[in-house]
Amino acid sequence: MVKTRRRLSERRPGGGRRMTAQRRAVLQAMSDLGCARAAEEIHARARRFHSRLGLVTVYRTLAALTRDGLAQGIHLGDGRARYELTEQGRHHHHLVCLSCGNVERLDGCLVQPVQGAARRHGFTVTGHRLELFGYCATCR
Amino acid sequence: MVKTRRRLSERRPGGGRRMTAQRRAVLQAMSDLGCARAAEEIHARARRFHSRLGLVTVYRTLAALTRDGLAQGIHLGDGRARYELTEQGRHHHHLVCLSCGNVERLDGCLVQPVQGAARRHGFTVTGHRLELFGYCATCR
DNA sequence: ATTCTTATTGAAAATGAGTTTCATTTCCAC
DNA sequence: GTGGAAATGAAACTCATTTTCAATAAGAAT
Repeated sequence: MVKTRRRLSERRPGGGRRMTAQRRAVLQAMSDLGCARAAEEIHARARRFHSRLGLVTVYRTLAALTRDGLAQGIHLGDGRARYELTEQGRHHHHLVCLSCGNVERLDGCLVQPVQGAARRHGFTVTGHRLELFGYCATCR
Repeated sequence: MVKTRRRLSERRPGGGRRMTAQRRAVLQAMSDLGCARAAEEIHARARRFHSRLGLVTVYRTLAALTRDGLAQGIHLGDGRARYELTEQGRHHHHLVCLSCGNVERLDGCLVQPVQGAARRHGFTVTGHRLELFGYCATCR
């Protein structure tokens, strides 16, 4: 991800974090929901575990998890970011249906050759994001 | 007297659109600036050719060009979309520097094998977007 | 356990990219 | 030319996400 909108007290990953009931609720919700969910969805689900949880806290928790490398945001261009937990070693991409907007996951990574091309440009690749757009089996 | 004017519904790429000084300015600006520019940048540049051009008109023109397939928006997750003209047959990806935020273009497309994997999922791929994040030659 | 420090929280207000409204202007088919 | 649809600019609006700020609560130190 490119730089977030503005400064926010730089904190070192994992340092000085407190495990609160709210954070547990957000983590549980994300784990239950799986891949690529909007903040509102995560909020609604997390309220099952902590009914007074505010949406603001969900956003803050998502930001903290992202900073610590435990979650990532996916930006498809519809104005609402999707978030998911980063499962180490389970790298995947997304199949975005242009008809129903549903997001399926596509396991595995076939982007290695592209990374080679980037290196030849003098660019050090640390990550990538691939989204495939089209029509899912039901919408087709 | 029966009107034989073209209706909105039968609009096709490039057809039924009026070529105004404002649109010419936006097109010229996008052509000059090249790949992946923010609406504000395009606006500033286009004002060289049409000083009273409003930012709203830039957004509307970008939307029209996108609808007609002449331009596309790129969403990197920093809250500001980038826009570029789609040069037919010149498909490319983007190298996004995490340090300076600069976007370089990477010509060619090496995503074919991934598309095959998607088809095996019953998904009809009509397009994709690949962004590689890392550090450019100067920032590294 | 009680106190202390400071991260975390929720509510409300702010932000900012992008969109809509509306009165006015301009293009262009006739 | 002329008339009506399309395009324009300014201002108001939308809405996801952020910031502010006073109150709360983790977790370390006592």
